[in-house]
Amino acid sequence: MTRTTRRRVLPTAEELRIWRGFIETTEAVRAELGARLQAECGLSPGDYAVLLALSEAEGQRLRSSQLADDIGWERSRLSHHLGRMEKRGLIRREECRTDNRGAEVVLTTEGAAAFRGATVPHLTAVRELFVDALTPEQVAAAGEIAAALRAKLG
Amino acid sequence: MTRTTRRRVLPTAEELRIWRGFIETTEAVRAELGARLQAECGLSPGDYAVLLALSEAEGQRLRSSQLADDIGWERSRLSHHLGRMEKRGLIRREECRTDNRGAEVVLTTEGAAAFRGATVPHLTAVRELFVDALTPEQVAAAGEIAAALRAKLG
DNA sequence: CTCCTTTGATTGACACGTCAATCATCCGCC
DNA sequence: GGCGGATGATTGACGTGTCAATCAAAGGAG
Repeated sequence: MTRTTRRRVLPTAEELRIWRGFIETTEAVRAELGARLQAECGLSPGDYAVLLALSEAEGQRLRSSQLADDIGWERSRLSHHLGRMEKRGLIRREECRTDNRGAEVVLTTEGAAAFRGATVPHLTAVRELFVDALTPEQVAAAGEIAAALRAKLG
Repeated sequence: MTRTTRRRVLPTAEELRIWRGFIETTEAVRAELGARLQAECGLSPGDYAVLLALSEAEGQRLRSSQLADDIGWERSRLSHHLGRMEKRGLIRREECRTDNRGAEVVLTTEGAAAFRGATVPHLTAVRELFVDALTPEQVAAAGEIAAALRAKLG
């Protein structure tokens, strides 16, 4: 009775084992991917996300808040990160003509070059560490698991 | 020809979509779990890991480097974290008798209480956000996917 | 016993993330 | 026109993570 009652609330030891392995492994994969990007291209995952969004934008420029939406970041996080990227010359900030409060983030030549140099290595690493590590069925299952977890998160 | 050649190296658009969803979702689950732990118990995931290891240790105390091994952290990371935890009274550092270089990390009464208060809410959240979000088959598949990814990481 | 390397742990500098506060501009409304 | 609340963005404080440098004690080789 105690056992069945507890099972409604707490995971079993086996479920917990799987959970730990799952969450630690996905974290390790993310870390490895980030480390390779950093080592091979000198970019952090955050840099990559920003550069990707800017590369795909009209005129390689975006309003700061639009950029934050595109990559799903809080504005203050983006602001801090842009400060660091600007120091390194990857992006530039310009005043917005149509809204004096606004800022436009512009991809610099350097930033565009850095992104171009990073994309193939990065996608190759994704293929190696994720796609090639799994069977096609497992890749599909991973997609469904993610969808189910997302649904629960709401 | 170009297409088939590229496919050996780069993920397809569909694979990339699944990858992004997968990695972003696991990150979101981790974040949600951490946020709940923080909100309900005032502990970060790092605090929880440290307190768990100390709780399970003989005499609720561990050598610093042993603790780092147990939870898989670098020593400098642990040292910084212990400094913050010590300020909050969750742990205490004592000199080691058998090795004058060494430090022993001791669980305080407060730390033990905080951990006791956190474990059920935390495990409940794991059950809700992971175990209950998935079918039993998906839980098993998650375990296999994690194992396959781990194998590729080496 | 005295070097000299290894080991245990801490520190400082910096990148990254969140939260709350700030500040200027914009815009609806009177 | 001007007031007052929304909006765009930045800032500061602090927790967290990595890397390289530091430093004392331990321990083996001569």
